[in-house]
Amino acid sequence: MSEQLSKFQEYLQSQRLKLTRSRKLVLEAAFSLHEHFDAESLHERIKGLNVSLATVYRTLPLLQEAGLVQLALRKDGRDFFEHILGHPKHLHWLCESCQRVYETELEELIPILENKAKSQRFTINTINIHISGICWKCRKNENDSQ
Amino acid sequence: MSEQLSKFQEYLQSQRLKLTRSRKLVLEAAFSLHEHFDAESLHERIKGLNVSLATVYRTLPLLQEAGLVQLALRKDGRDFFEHILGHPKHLHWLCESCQRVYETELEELIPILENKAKSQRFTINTINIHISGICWKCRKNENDSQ
DNA sequence: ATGTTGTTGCAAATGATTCTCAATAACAAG
DNA sequence: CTTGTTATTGAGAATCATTTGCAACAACAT
Repeated sequence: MSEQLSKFQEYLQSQRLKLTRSRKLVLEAAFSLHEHFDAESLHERIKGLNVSLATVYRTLPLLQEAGLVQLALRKDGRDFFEHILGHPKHLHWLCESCQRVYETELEELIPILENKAKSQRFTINTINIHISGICWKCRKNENDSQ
Repeated sequence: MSEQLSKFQEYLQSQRLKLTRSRKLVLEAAFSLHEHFDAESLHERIKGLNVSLATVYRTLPLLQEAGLVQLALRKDGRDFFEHILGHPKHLHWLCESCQRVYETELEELIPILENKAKSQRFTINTINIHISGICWKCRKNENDSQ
C-alpha cells in the first residue's frame, strides 16, 4: 500500500471516518497529477469511475486535514491544490501577464518563519507564499515590442 | 488632495480612464477602513451614497492595478483586501480554529525574496504570505480542556 | 457648450462550491 | 459471513460571491 494511502487511512480512522472506494480514487487522482489541480481536474481524471464531483469536493478537505494535500493558489476564481508527500515546500510565482505559475524552493525562509511563529506561540500547519508580478518571458516581450 | 487620490488619478489618466464620483468614494472607503475589507464592507461603508455593489467590484481591480490596494487573503469564500500606501508589507497568520487573522512584519524576508526574483528575472509586484495553523489562544483552550 | 467615450445602476447571469436526501456501502461485533 | 449502526454517496437543487449586458448618464477634451 502506498505511503499516502496508509497516511490517509490513519487519518480517517482517527476521525472514525471510512475509507471508501470514492475516497481512494480521489486520493489516487491527486497523486497521479504532477501539477496543480482543482476539483474539476481530479474529477476529470477519474471520469467514468462513477465518482461525483460533489464527492471530490467533499474529499478535498479530508486530504488537507490528513496533511496529504494543500491549497496552492487561487486562479480564475478556482482553488488549486498540490499534493505533499515529503516534498519540500515552495514559493509560487504568478505572472500577471501570462498567468503562468512558477515554483521555487523556500527552504531558507523556513527558519525565519518558525522563529516568528515561536515568538507569538503560533503552531504552523501550512505555509503559502505567492508572489505576483511579471515573469522574464513577458518582460522580454514587452521590451521587444517597444 | 490625498496622496492616494492623486496616485489613483495618475493611474486612471495613464489608462485613459475617468476619475468618477463613485470611484473616489470607493477609494475613500478603502482607506477609511483600517482592517481587511471585502467588496461588501466597502459598499456598506458608502451606503446611501448611491454607489452600486457592481461598481465597487469594478473599482477594486483598478485600485489594485494602481498599486493602492492588494488582495490580502481569502476567507469564507470571499476575497479580502488591504490598502497599501507606504505600509510595510506583512505576513498573515490564519488560525484554523478560531478563524482569526494576525499580522506581523515581513521586512527580513524581503531581501531573500528579491534575490530569488533576481535570479529568475521576475519583477515582483506584490508579495502575499499566509501561514495557517493554530494560534496560542486556541492552543491554550485545547490544553485546558484535555 | 458639445460630442465622444467611458461609466453607472440595475437586474439577470455565471460558476464554483455546498447542501439535501433517499439509497447504499463500511465496518464492528457477534 | 450476517447484521445493525452510522457514515457516505450521487444527483440535482441551492448558495452566494463575482461578473456582465444594457440603456441612461457623466467625464472630460476641444
